[in-house]
Amino acid sequence: MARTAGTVADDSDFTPRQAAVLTCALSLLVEGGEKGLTTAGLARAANCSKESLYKWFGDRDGLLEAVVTFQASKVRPLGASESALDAAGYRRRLVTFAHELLSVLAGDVSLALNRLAIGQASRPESPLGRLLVERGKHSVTARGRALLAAGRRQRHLEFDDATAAYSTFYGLVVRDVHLRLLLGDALEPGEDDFAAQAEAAVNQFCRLYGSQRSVEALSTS
Amino acid sequence: MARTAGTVADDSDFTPRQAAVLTCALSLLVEGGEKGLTTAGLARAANCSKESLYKWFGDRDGLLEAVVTFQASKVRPLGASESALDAAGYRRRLVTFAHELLSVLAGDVSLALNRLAIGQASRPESPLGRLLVERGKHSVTARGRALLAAGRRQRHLEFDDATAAYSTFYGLVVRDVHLRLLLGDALEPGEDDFAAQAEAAVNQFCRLYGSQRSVEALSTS
DNA sequence: ATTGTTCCGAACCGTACGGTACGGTTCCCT
DNA sequence: AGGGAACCGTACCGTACGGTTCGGAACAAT
Repeated sequence: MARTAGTVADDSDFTPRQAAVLTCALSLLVEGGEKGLTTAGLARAANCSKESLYKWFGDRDGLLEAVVTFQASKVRPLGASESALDAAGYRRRLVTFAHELLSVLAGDVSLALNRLAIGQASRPESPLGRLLVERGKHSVTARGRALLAAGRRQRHLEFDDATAAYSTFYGLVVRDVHLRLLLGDALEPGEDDFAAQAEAAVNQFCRLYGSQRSVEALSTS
Repeated sequence: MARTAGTVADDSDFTPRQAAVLTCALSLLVEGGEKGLTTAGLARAANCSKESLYKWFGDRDGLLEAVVTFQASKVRPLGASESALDAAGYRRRLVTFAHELLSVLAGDVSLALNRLAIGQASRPESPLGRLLVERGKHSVTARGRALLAAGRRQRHLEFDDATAAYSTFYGLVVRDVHLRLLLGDALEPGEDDFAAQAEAAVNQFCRLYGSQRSVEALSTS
């Protein structure tokens, strides 16, 4: 199933050829949804044979799983600097994070993959949804929680439960935008200005969880 | 397509027989998702013939559309009392609304229908997602906005844009719970206590949008 | 009783897809 | 140069589903 290379892990246990095929599968998935990705169609579009697909990925479910993990492996780049910041600087970090979150969720591949996982949610034996959640969502969630925890450590925020605080943060930022995008609904004018949306959400979040110090700093800035 | 009855509208242009079949289709859809609803399967489960299905609904898309509108026609009952309330009473109304919102979104049929609409979102010619949004989501959204507007009229809340305020309310209440349920993810212990979640969300919402009066009333209660 | 309507049950067709098998080609390794 | 592995392209098979057609049963109207 997976090839063991001499190197530790280049991309994520995928041959360059396989990566190319999976990229092609992703683009097929973006246009046309799940039924847009057929084994024959992928073989034709990627100039490979169905036999290779089945040799590499086992069956169609394996292919879907590979697509998800492949995409998730590319979301790795993160680990932004953990440097100490003043209140305004930390606020800007929050806004940036919120903006990134919205941009990622609104991305084509993210939407396609989420639609795919949701479509597979009916049969519980295929843990595609859980896979997507664990490999994609959890990483950004962990990053967000770490960011909030850092804010608490530096006395910019005050809360007991980091998980609950991040949940509130997520709700304020995302609202029903993700769901409506998943449904194919078009965003209202103004709603697509993610920078402004992120700014407003962080404003509200700081009013809920900001420490006294940070609030003062905000009012004096 | 639709039969015109002497009465204005019993359920919603659906014969009792058709309603029974659609109910059956709904239950088929709940278990098994979209591919769980086949014409042959529905005919077998509902003790009717495929011929009748095609006579009534045209084709499969018509059937799906009928299922959505049929379910939406049952969500009508609402129009809760618009009576004036004191701060604590209005707060309770908010909590009740939030609780209802969570319960509805977590319901089996709601999840199944949303999954269906999301699965159909790839092909834009089938306006199933928009249909679901307009007939289902908009009604509860309108109800929520009206509730918030009433709160402002009675000086319990303060805001400029009712739409934005409701959007915040929705985000605080629902967070990522809906999406995770759609993905088949299980709720953490405590997260499934919708009453407590609604209470907490309304707390936060009032800290953001509550008027001075209502905040005082809350602290003295 | 006869006629007509409605609808069930089942058989049928075409298509599309998942999965497999096979011949031919390229490329690497020895 | 020779051998073998990987791989492409294609043809093929079985199945499942959407959609159509047909015979016959139940039932209402006349």
